[in-house]
Amino acid sequence: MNAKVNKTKPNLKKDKTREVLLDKAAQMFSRQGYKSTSLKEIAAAAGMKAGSLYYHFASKEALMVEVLDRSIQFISDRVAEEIKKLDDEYSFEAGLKAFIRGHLTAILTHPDYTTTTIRNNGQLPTSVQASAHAKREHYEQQWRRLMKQGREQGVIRADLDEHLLRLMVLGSLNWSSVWYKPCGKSIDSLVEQYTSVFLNGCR
Amino acid sequence: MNAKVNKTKPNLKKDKTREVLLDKAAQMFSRQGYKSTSLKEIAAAAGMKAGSLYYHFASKEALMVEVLDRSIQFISDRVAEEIKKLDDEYSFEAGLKAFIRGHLTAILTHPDYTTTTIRNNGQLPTSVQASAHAKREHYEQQWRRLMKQGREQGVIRADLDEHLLRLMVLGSLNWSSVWYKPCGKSIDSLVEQYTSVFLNGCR
DNA sequence: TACTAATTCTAATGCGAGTTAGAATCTAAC
DNA sequence: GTTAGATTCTAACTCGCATTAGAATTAGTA
Repeated sequence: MNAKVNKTKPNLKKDKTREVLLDKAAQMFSRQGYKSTSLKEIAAAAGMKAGSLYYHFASKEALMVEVLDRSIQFISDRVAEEIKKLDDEYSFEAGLKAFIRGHLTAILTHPDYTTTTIRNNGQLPTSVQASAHAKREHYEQQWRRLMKQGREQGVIRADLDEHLLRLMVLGSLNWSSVWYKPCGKSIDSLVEQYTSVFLNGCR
Repeated sequence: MNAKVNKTKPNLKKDKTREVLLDKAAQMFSRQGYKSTSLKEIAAAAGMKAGSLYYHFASKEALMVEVLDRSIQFISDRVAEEIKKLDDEYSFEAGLKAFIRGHLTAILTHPDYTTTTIRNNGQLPTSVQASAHAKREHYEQQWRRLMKQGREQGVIRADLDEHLLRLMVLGSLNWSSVWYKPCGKSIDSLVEQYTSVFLNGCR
């Protein structure tokens, strides 16, 4: 009857299948889209029946919300990790490269989660969309700060709109999830070219 | 009973509502996605009932196929138009700008059709997807030729992968349909910045 | 006005979806 | 081995969807 014991042990098993469920859901949502994916398919991929999902998630929407949350979290964490490797007073050039490396690595190594975000942007129930918007906004705020730094350091030339520049970079990065196949070029070589083209492009 | 008379006049009316139906369908498909859009909604937007759609289109899939066809056609035509304005022996710089202007104009002035292509990429019935793939392939071939020209003219420096460069440009262009609002910057100013950044970026 | 073809509507069918309640099974502690 | 709780299954229910056949309506022609 010890409360501590009741909380630690049983949660492990439950969390494990939650994890599997989320992974499979992300996989199918990213490939087929939210509406086209049935709970029956997701459950089957995790080795159970559709009704059993409701022991772990309140609804299909709730499941999607968590997938989207994790998706943005993956990217955000990965970028933060790259930034931490830099000095405290890093240059715009180094910062941009870190952002690109983090964003691209997250997108291409967790394609299921991140592609779900990108693909289903705009075609979700509004409640789901609102929940995802806040977190994405926070992440994009970091990109805005980076661009401001580039402007202040004089690396971004005066005639360029830095907001549009941010959208250009994010656009071409995000689009990679549409065509990227792990068998092709290495992520590192992609990072090099993205960084090089955009750095040369903006000064 | 003259066959000619029977063919010319009545088609006008029929084609007119077909047009409306396609427009409304493109609108809803682009906003909500293929699966999330019901024929009832499309029909209602065109002022009729769901069943009546089947007088004009064989199925929901057939309707989507035509929307996708038009979508790619819009872009392809618009780009061809810009190319035609150039000299026969145009430079890579001029060609790139024409491609960017054509692609961007098509995407942003017919957002319904083109966004449908982009958004629903990958979450459609395979038969629909196969049909769209051929036409898109032909259009991308033109981009490949442009890149090859840039390489041969020495504008694209040696260390850059021209295939990846093409994907970068197309990615950032296509992504604009996600965020662009007609009330913001003019399309022309976008064209200037895209061209400038990528031209400086690749040499 | 009457006839004919074109166009739309009505009503029904069948299917698969998300969801739910309660029964069945599994797990672990005593 | 028994018991209690956690986890999954079964079987239903409701709903909206795409699709269809035939009736109803419209519009043009003679």
